[in-house]
Amino acid sequence: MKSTSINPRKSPKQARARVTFDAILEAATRILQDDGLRKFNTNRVAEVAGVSVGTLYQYFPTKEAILTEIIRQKRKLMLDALTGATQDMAQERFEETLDKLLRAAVAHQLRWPKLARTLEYAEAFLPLEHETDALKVAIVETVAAFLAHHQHDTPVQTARDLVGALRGLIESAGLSGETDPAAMLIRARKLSLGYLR
Amino acid sequence: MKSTSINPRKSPKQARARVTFDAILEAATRILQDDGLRKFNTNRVAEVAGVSVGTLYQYFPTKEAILTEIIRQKRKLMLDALTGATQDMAQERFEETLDKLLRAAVAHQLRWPKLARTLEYAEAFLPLEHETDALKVAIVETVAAFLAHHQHDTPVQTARDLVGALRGLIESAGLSGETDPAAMLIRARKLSLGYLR
DNA sequence: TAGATATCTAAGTAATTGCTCACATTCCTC
DNA sequence: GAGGAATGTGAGCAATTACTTAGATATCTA
Repeated sequence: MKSTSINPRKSPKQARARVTFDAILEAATRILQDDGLRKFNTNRVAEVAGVSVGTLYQYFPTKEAILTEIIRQKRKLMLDALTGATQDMAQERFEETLDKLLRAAVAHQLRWPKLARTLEYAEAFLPLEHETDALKVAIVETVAAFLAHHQHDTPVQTARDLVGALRGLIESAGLSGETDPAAMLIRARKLSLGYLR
Repeated sequence: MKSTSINPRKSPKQARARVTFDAILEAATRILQDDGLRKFNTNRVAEVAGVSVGTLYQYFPTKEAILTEIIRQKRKLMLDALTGATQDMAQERFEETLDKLLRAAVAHQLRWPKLARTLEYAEAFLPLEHETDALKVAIVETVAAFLAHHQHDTPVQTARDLVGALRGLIESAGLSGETDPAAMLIRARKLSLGYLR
C-alpha cells in the first residue's frame, strides 16, 4: 500500500507492533464514539491507547489517516456483509434476499449510532477519491445490482434512496435509545417494501 | 432571554448593531456550509463578517452560542412550516396534508444539504436541554399529531421513523447533487405512503 | 453641543494541538 | 551475546484558536 498523507505509514511486523496498531485504532474509536470529533486529537488517542505520540506517528502519518483507517474497516465490514447477503440472490425470492440485506444494515447501524454518525460526518471532510469513497459507491452498487436482478427500472437511484432512507431510519431510532434489532428489522422491511412497491 | 454560555450575550439596539449581528450569523453559516465545523472558528467568522473578534464577542459569549443561534433559527423555520402545513388538516384529505408536509421538508432539506448535515452533527455535541432540543421534539410531535388525527396506532414512533427516513433520503439525494424539489417530492411521497400503508 | 451610552477595534494571552526528533529499549539473527 | 533492525519514549516546537481588554469611535439625548 502506497504511503500517502492518509494511508498508514508503515505496517506492524512484530506481534507487539500489531498490538500497538490495534490499540491506537481502538482508542480512537472509543473517543469518537463517546466524545465525537471535537475531542479527537492525537495526544489524547495516544494517551488512551497507552502509547506515546511518537509511536502513534510511526503508524499514522496524520490524524486523518487514523480516521480513514477506521472508516475503511467499518465500510469494509458493511460491504462484505451486503455482498454475502446477495450472493445467493439468483436462487432466492426477492423478499428473502432483501431480508438478509436489511439484517446486515440493522446489525451494522443500530449498535453504535453515535459512532456511525460521527464517521459519516468525518468522511465528508476527508480527502476525496480514496478507498472509503469507493467502498461507499460499492455499497450502493451492491444494492443496485440486487434491484436490477429483479427487473427494477432505476436501480442506482433507488438503491441510493433506500440506503439513505434506511440509514436515517436506523440512526434516528438508535440515537433515541432503541436497541432491539428485531423491532428495527420489521420497520426497515416496511419502509423498503413500501418504497419498492 | 437569559444570558448563559450558549445564549446570545446581548441584543443589538441600534440599526448598525443589527447589521453586525446578522453579518456574523451569515458569515458563520457560509463557513459551516463550505468548510464544515473544522474551519469554523471565531477569528475566521469575524474576518468573513468584516468585524473584529471583540465585536463578535459582544453578541455571542462563546463559539457555541453562534452555532446554537443558527440551529435555533433553522429549526424554527422548519417547525413553522410544518405547523402551517398541518393547520387545516381537519378539513383536508390525508394525502393533501401529507403533501404539504413533504413539500416543507424537501424545501428545507434539499437546498443546503451540506449545511444541514453539519448543523445536525454539531447539535449532537452542544449542551443539551435547550431550545433547539425542544424544537426538534416539537417537529416530531407536529407530525405525530397529524398521524394521530388520522387514527394512526403508534403516532410518535412512526413520526420519528418518518422524519428520520425522509431526512436520510433527502440528504443523500442532495449530497449527490440532486436539486429538483419536484423530483424529490415524488420519491418522498412514495417513501411516506409506502411506510404508512 | 456635551456628556452618556452603545458599538467597534485589534493586539495580545493562555491553552490546545498536530507533529518531530534525538534517544532508549526490545527483538531477531547469526 | 553482538550487532543491527524494529519499536517505543516524551519533551517540546510552531501553529492555531477561544476569548479578554484597554481604549477609540459613533450615536443618542437633553
